Amino acid sequence: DQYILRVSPDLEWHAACLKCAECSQYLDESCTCFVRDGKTYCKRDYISRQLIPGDEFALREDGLFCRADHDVVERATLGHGNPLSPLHPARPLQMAEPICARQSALRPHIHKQPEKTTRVRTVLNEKQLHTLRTCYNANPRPDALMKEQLVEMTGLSPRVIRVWFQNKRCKDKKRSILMKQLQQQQPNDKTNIQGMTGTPMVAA
Amino acid sequence: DQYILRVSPDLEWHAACLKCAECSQYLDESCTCFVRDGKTYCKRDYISRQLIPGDEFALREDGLFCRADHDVVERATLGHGNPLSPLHPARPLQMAEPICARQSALRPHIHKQPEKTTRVRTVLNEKQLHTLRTCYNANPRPDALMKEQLVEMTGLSPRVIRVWFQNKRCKDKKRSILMKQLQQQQPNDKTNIQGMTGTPMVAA
DNA sequence: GGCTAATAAGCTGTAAAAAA
DNA sequence: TTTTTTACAGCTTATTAGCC
Repeated sequence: DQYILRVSPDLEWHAACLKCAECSQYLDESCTCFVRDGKTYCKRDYISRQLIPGDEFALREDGLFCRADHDVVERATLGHGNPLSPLHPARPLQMAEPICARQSALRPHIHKQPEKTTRVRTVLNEKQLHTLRTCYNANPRPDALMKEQLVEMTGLSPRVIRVWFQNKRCKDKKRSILMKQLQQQQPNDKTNIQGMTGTPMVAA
Repeated sequence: DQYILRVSPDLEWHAACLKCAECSQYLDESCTCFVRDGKTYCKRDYISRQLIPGDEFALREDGLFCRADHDVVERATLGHGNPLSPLHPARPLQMAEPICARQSALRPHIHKQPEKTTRVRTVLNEKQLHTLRTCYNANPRPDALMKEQLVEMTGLSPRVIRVWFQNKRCKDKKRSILMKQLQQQQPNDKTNIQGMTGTPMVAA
């Protein structure tokens, strides 16, 4: 999908390209995007870069979260009774730009920062593939809960999981159709058929 | 100032009108606005309404914050090492709408009534479906107490339970009518009828 | 170049909403 | 409540494009 995320009035991103520079999680309108030195961060990593261990920080009465040097890091979203203290007077705000709306689909856009329109291709490692294949062999059509567990086990996104199963089913189906055709044509030539399957595992 | 805040694609607010229904603080693009039952909340109050004391809640590895019943409350913005635990598998996301950009100044506005086009579709997993079907077969019209038990067993909301039974009864009725029609046309061809049950529903 | 992850178009089943 | 309508999650299939 071709959503556009407006990070600031003059900076727009492809939804598929806007990630945290630290943890690579995708950023969307459900979270806040912080910008610093041309890089984008999720709040967690932005803050962790801001806060030096040993720093004092505080939740001010007006609900702003500060460092010892009094820069405001973020509007506090912590609950009442948060133990952070003491209260500091703060210097002028330096809020990073929050992320903005999904404007519209299919709007032409250019990344004004790292010039890349390349498609992101996930490379699955052996362990992840093994997990997915094992699950697939047991059940090629896992329900949402099952997929959710796979997300946790593999560390992949739900989308990647879904697409992998889609492709796998399709691939398997094609292969089994091809196999049938070959068997009909040459019902006795097993060598040929084995040579055909570059990969094992036919299932179904 | 006449800023417009877009809470969701179809919901815009005067900046001067958009406050948390609980604590009355103004909400703007520096924070996340949550919508529920037509009211707007700041994150703190939205969460505090969601979390019942004694609930278990958790920060999942993928950065989503969950309740014991596995509803995702928000994308977690808590720091690493947060003591919340344990990790839960989560049901499909039900993210509240985040607040979005200051669109432009001096735009005419009307407060549209919230939650117009954002329909959240629950996806039931196999276990939940099994529970519901078993109950349905025993009694397609469960009373309130029965439904209450289903709520506990499935972790679904009462509303979802009710709607599921409504739809299921209707679906079954349609199917049985169709079956009768088919039987009248071909009173002796049982094979055909059995084959029919697997095929899609009438639609129009 | 082969394999396959990602995208996209079109379709299906059904949860949710609206109407009756 | 029942019935109809709407909208969305996830499917299939074909195509495109990134790594090895």
